[in-house]
Amino acid sequence: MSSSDDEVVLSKRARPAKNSYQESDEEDDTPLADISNGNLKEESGKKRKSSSKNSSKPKKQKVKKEKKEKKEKKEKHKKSKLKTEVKSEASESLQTPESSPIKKKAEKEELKSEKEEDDEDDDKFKWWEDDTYNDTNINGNGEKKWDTLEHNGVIFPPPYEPLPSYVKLYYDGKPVNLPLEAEEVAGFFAAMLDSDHTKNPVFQQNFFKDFLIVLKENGGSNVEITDFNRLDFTKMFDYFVKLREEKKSMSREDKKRIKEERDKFEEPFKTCLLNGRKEQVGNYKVEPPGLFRGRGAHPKTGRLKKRVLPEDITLNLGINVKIPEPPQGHKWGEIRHDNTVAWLAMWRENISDSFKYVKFAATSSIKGLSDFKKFETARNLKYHIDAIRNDYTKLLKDQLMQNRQMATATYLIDIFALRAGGEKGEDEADTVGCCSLRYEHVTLKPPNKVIFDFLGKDSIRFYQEVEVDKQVFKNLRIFKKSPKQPGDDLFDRITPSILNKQFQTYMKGLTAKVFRTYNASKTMQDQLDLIKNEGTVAEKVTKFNAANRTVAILCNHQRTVSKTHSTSIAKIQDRILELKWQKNRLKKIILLINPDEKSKNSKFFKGINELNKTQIKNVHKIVIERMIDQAQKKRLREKEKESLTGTCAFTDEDLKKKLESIKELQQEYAEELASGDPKIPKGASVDKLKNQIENLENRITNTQFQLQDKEDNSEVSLGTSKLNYIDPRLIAVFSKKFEVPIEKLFSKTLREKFNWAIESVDENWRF
DNA sequence: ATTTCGACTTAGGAACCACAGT
DNA sequence: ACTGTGGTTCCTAAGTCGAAAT
Repeated sequence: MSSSDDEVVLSKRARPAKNSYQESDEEDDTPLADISNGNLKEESGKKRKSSSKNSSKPKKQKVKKEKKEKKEKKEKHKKSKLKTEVKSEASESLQTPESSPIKKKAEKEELKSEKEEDDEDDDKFKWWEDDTYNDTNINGNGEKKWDTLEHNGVIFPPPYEPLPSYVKLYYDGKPVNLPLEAEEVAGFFAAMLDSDHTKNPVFQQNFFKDFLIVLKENGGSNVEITDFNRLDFTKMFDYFVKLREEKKSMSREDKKRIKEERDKFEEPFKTCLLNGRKEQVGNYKVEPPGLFRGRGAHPKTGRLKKRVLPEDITLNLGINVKIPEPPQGHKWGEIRHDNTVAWLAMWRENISDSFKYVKFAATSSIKGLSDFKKFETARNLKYHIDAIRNDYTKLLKDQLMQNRQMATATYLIDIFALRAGGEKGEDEADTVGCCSLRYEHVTLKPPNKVIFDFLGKDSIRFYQEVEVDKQVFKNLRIFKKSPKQPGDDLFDRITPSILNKQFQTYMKGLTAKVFRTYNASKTMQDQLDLIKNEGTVAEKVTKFNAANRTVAILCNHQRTVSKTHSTSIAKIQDRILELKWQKNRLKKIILLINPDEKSKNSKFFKGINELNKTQIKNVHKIVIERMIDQAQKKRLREKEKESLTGTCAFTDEDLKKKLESIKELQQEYAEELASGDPKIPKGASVDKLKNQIENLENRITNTQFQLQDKEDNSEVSLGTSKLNYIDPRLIAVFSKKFEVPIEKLFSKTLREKFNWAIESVDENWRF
């Protein structure tokens, strides 16, 4: 969604401003003295004020420049900490995860597990069957993530390919001669001229600023460029479109050959050697340069994302392994041997000055194990959730403001699956989570209705009108009480880190995000429990998807409705109408053949006139148009064949005849519409017709079902919860118990990622 | 105590691909 | 055989959270 869209949404939003109803607090919601602190929080009210007007945000004006120096200092420290300590750390720590990892099959492994010698290399290593992964510290909870690591570095994007000299950027209609570096940047913009990014003024201006910088740095151009709006990228755009098309229309063989060559080249980068075993690497390609596509109203959207050079890259690998060759004429930025981390390479990115990592693939043992641990932690929450809910319910009335806020926030995180919501900077999109909710994001409707309306992660809107616990309602009212006003934090005495610290007192590893995982998986299990083991596989899959959907809705996983959505819905509706028309028409024919049928089974003929004349007329039109269209297309195809082979199965003459017969049919339909009675086709019999009708009825229900599903799914994204939140063992169990092939529930990559779950789980497993 | 950093998970959209329906 | 279409994979942005730095 473009930023201008966001603005629309924002302005549409209800601005609570002043709540009309009067506060009539009873004991429970008397405002609380802030015992906690002697109000060092006084200034919290000013925090974000900004929004638009009166800002003067003094807040975190930290001097950004000094960063560089710090950085350098730190590198030194890092170096020294390497391997020596690893050994010692390794042996201690390790409390082992709560419920012991999958033990099944452990016996069988006994013989070979000793030292886990042989089974490497055959790239089917099953960490979940390996005892050493249960209670040793290989990628354990301690520091050490690996013993040895060897890889071939990373793939860099191809160098810039200059435009042919006849393709230019224009300014005031004049061709501009650009230095290559600037041409590349202009090309980034031109190439995406058909996306809405390039229509966003923030994107345009950010791009333009960086473009001018690059232009100046590289000697400028023949034309003085000062105004973005006088630039014309269309010639460049057209050229890119042409390139795209050429690529698309390449012959099948050429495409295949190119793909094979590429695969061969990439092969060495796709895998690495982790503890002597071959493992997949995830993103082995360095991100190419381009224009930053921030989501939502990101202040930096459109900025130039610079090309990453080998000199920018830090490689991480084992101490005694071969260091991959850097590209010709280049050197690696740094070589590290840090086995406390799980990345192979890293670089600093210039938009927000943060790191990008080359990591293992989701199928790797390292990722698999940490995924497994994530779910075990979430699963462990079931033993504590009652106590936690009990406590926060009580603490909702606590005298200490901080405790009340903590309890209220926990309630929101637990019940509505909100994210923690850390502070964000001025140079990022304004999005919030629980702890960063502001006055204007929550509207209160007595007695206990709350409307949440804010932009969450990825600027996805969270809008819910809900009823909440009485005391939660009272608390929210207190948190909004004057002098608070729009722009102020609701939860001004807590942060995610305070919350998380509290959570840890209940359970090791418990943080705000664990609630999302727990509630998602718990919901999935409950939903799956409701499904009866009956019907076809397809039906069970549909029900499974419906369960998946409730989870996605819980987590607010959305997707923007596709541009073609409404037309494709309309198409399906048309098809349903057409099927109904056919069905009713056949019924009418039955009655024409044998009027007695009606008294025999009046129910059967009940909806026979469900379509009105306009609808029928419309169906007629669609049917006729489609026939004409098909005939003409057929002729076109044959024409081509004719020009090649000289023979032709469908001549212009044939087409003409065909069109005439369609005309006749059209005429018939018109008469039928007037009289209400169709013509009886030759050879029709009541039995045959009934058969056809049954067929149609099936198709109608199927299509209607399909339509419903599509509608329901149009703005819900099921994938995210399946990938990140639903314990895959739940799905594996469902597959087994309900005899639904796992292929119907997990795509190939998901099956690989969750192989540990699929292979280890037994039918009675519960989350 | 608070802020920043570093490493990792979570997220939606674009690009790509396989396949059903004509 | 062709072509939309929907599902899958790729891409990388945007979160979370513990630890280090101040």
